[in-house]
Amino acid sequence: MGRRKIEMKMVKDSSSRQVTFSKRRTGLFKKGNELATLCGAEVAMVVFSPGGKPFSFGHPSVDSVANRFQNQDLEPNNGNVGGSSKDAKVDKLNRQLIGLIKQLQAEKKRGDMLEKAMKAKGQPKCKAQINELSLHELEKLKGSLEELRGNLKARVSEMEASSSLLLLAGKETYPRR
Amino acid sequence: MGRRKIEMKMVKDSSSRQVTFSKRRTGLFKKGNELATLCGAEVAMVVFSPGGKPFSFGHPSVDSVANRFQNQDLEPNNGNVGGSSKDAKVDKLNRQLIGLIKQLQAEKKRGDMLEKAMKAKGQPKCKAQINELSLHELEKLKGSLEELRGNLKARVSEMEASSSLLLLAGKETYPRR
DNA sequence: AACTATTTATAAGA
DNA sequence: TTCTTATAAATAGTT
Repeated sequence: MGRRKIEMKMVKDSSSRQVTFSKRRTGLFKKGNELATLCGAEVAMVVFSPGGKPFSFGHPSVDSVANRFQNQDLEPNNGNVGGSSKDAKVDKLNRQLIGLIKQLQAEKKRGDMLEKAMKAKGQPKCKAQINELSLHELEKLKGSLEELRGNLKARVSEMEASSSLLLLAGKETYPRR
Repeated sequence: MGRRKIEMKMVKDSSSRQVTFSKRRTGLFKKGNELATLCGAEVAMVVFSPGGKPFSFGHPSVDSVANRFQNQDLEPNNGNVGGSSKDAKVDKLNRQLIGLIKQLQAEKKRGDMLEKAMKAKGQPKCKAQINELSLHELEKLKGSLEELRGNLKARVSEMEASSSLLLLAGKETYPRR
């Protein structure tokens, strides 16, 4: 590309790597913006530079697109009663819950780091306080989540049983979008 | 661009808009991949087509980058004791919690839609069952989250008080990365 | 999906 | 970082 074609391998010199990153990040975000403008698409991009700095672009916003992505087939009901759409939904719910649990784990790790930092600082009392509180709460929350997940599973069985009955009673189909 | 320059406005004809989307999405993801390869950057991209279909690219994965983005200044401790870094951390924690609550709200909305779908189907008993269970659990969870958030706020005050004392006791500085 | 005339992106250099 | 420029890459319109 450009003045010379380059190999598609990691740029060795860290200084030129940083330059390449800056230029290409600019180009990438510009392209993302064009895609959104020309096509009315929603776009979210997050990039970490080789130095670990975060950059992001979003249209309408990173958050809104991320949220839509996470909650994907939450949309209308576009399957039929007895089909696999229900299973898909439950899978999705489960995935969302797993996501929440992951976030909680990340938060817990964060708490550990905070604790470590305080410990290094040499203020044992304060740090202990912080962790007892936060970890306890996090555990509690995680417990709630797991309980919720268990309930969901149970509910799936009920739903499947009900839908079998529905199928016997006669099938209607939902209009597709 | 290309054979002709085009205006940077929404492509009117929906059919060509879809074609443009496909081509440009491919190009965008390719660029993202190149950025990751050349620079060792982490990249996550999510795009919704004009028709609402989701597409994503991630290196190493959308999830890992999203997670890193969400938990940004979770890294080591790179501020000093009495400075604003602690406030920043607490802000971050709070933002994460707000994020969790948002997700829960999204999930609740999803539950509403499921309910609506079941209602349309005309199986009042089954639907009611589903919602009583899920909404109840979600409310409970949300309550836990809000409680956790309250505790965090209280902890912030404690931390601030402690750090004031630390400042008086003498300040050490953590090595910066 | 393939083609190709052009525009756009960008590597190297300043 | 910003600019310049030669050249590679992307792509709009067409088939």
